[in-house]
Amino acid sequence: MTSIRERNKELILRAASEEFADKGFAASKTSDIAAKAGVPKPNVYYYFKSKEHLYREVLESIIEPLLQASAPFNQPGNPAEVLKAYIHSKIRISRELPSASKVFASEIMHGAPHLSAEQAEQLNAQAQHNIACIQRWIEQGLMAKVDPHHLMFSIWAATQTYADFDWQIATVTGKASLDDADYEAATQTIIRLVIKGCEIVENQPSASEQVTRV
Amino acid sequence: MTSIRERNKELILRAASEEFADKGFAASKTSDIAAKAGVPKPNVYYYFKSKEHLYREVLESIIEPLLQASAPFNQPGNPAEVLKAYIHSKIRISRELPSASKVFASEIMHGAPHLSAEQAEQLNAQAQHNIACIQRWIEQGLMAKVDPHHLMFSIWAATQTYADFDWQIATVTGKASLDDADYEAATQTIIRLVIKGCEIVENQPSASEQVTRV
DNA sequence: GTCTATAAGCCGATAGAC
DNA sequence: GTCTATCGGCTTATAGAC
Repeated sequence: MTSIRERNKELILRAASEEFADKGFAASKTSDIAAKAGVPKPNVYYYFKSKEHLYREVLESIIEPLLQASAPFNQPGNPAEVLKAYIHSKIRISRELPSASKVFASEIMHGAPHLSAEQAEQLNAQAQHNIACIQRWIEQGLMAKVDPHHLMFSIWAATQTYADFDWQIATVTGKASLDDADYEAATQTIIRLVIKGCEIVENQPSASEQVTRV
Repeated sequence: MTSIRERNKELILRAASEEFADKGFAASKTSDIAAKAGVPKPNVYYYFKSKEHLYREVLESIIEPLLQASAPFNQPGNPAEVLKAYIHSKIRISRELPSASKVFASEIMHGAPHLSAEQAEQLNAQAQHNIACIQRWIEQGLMAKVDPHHLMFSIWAATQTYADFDWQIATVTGKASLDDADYEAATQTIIRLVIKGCEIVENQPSASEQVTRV
């Protein structure tokens, strides 16, 4: 059931997401968020305790998708499969949740002052897991010795940039917004840099099968 | 000669740079900038017309270094040499001008509302030049067919991330700040992804010499 | 649950003494 | 050129009628 309450909260969250992404937390006005959501300003405060609480909910909305993007690392798979699926997921998030992505990026850029310790820990734990996974591939000889930390930083940056720096992308490509083919080209470019850069041989058996053969 | 005027302007600019990088334009208070610079607040207004003028000067201070980083593309050189030098320069900027880099990133993220048309055009023209240069290398068979736009986006993102998302880098690596060896590892990782990802053969003659041989 | 009308406080900017 | 003291506007947040 979609109550009025849920519908209004959703409208306000969506408007807030765009507004915070556009202007940043401090420069965003609750009156503008209310206007964009099509509700009077006091209603924003009726549904959300404060501007900061509203911001926190927007921020929280992106944590789950970000953790989900690492799913390929949590299943057995060979490096090529896992990394390709991961890059796909990250690009998809940049495309489908651009506002929340920007809010997250801005939050991190300013030292994550609103991120709860628990959220930071969840994200960090997943990052450590992914890095350990890459380290294992290197030890198993499935890829070249590429620093796993810096590899992850490059993948994050290269995929996030399509949400965070969309203005730059639009200016340089001369396109107001990217289409399916552009996102596919972006994905394939990043995949290529990673796969060839790490000298990963494709169509190998998955890591778990690999282990049984050792 | 270093007049008191120049010294004070410099102190205020440095403080403003850090403050804007830390909190963003809207959340930064001129009183905090004054305090950080060690001058009374009205002096900030004596040297700079307004908070916005101060911000514009900080922003301007990073434009020249950013354009300079593309110098390798403006001289003859083969792909490996040019791209390596470029990545080196970009990482160096992230390391040596982290605050101004963040201010620039934040500005771009919010659609570059304070960037003058002239500045935007300068940066875009240089980007177009670099992309055309890469396109020529592809046509000359010096590197694989990798979409030049997306290649540039990946290089920008991967190098900028060390300034913009330093909190994330610090959290994941567990180091408060990176040392020489870390920056060297970062640079080499990005260079590797680019050189091998684009299948660039090293130690080839430079592009200009290449032309004479055709 | 909804909205008008207003309070409260913060911050950019400056007047004016030194 | 420097700084104290203060103004004025803007924005968050709420009281209270409907």
